[in-house]
Amino acid sequence: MPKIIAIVGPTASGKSDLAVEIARQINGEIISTDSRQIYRGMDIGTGKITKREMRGVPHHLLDVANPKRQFSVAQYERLALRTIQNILKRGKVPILCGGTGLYTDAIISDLSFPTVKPDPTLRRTLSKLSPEQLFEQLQKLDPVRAENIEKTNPHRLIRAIEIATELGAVPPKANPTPRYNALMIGIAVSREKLAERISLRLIKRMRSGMLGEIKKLHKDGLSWKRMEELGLEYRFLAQFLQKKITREEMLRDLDTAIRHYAKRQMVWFKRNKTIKWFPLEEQEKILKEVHAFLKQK
RNA sequence: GCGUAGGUGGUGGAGUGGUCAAUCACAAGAGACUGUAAAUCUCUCGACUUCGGUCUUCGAAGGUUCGAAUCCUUCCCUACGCA
Repeated sequence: MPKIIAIVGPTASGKSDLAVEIARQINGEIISTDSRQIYRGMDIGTGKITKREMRGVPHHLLDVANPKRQFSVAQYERLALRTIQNILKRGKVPILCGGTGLYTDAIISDLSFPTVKPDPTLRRTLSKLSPEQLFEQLQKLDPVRAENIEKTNPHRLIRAIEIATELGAVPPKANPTPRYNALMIGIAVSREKLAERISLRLIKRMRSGMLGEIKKLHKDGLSWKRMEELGLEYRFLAQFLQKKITREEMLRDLDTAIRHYAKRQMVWFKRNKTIKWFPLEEQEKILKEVHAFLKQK
């Protein structure tokens, strides 16, 4: 199995810079595992790395999608696998870096997502229904899946109905099969420290024209509704620009929303016992770990 | 100083004589997740607990009542209005 390195951690933990440093030392190329940085035009709000910050290291899967259209894990998986093949062919080391746990996992292991494509029309129709109604529908279509799905989660219910409509039933969850020999490195930051970094970063982003970025996206045709769907900075700044909330509310609520997000990320990562955690300051140790990993047979 | 409206859990804010440890929202904490994942969803959340319960609360002190967060009196505090 080819070797691959993954840098994970909550938002604002300092992954990007570390990944660049590692890439420079081991002749690597970076693949972003971030579900929002794939979109063009979403730069400041996603904290997308700049050309200058890349320091010559190739970065992949940034700006590969139009934010107007919904992107999916499966699309991401396809693009990423192809990219990794190419990097390996060039004799370089692929380094995954990003905060979307599901995306990272979908590369490292084959999660075998059901092959049913999203059906926008069906989704639009279903989105008008209440969770109870959705659940009833699913029960009729696929009683087995209905048995252990969250009755109150509209997204999941809709997807399950989508799959069941096409396949007759939702296939049982397959065991993930690894595709790569992966070294997973997590950046550990204390809760307090992370909260501080998040707040400072938010102020910085506001100062560097994040509102302008959102205005431009909207001017270029990205609907407020879609913007709010995109979450965090895009959601709250869009609400502010529509005058749904005040500036103070925006700043305060966004700050806590980002912290909540970081918490959810950590819940996801903590499940994965193969991740090796290091404080950001211990770069030397991390690099040692990486070199040792690459030397292994 | 006078008038008015208030003082309930970490916060906002219900409750206005009995079934109130206190609807609800937020914050906080713990989780779920298989083609929307920065999304979506769940649980806990006064104190103590052998997890079945136990105990103490509604600015303070008195009082009325079988019974008060809810009614009365005084005091303290806050907001607005008048001085």
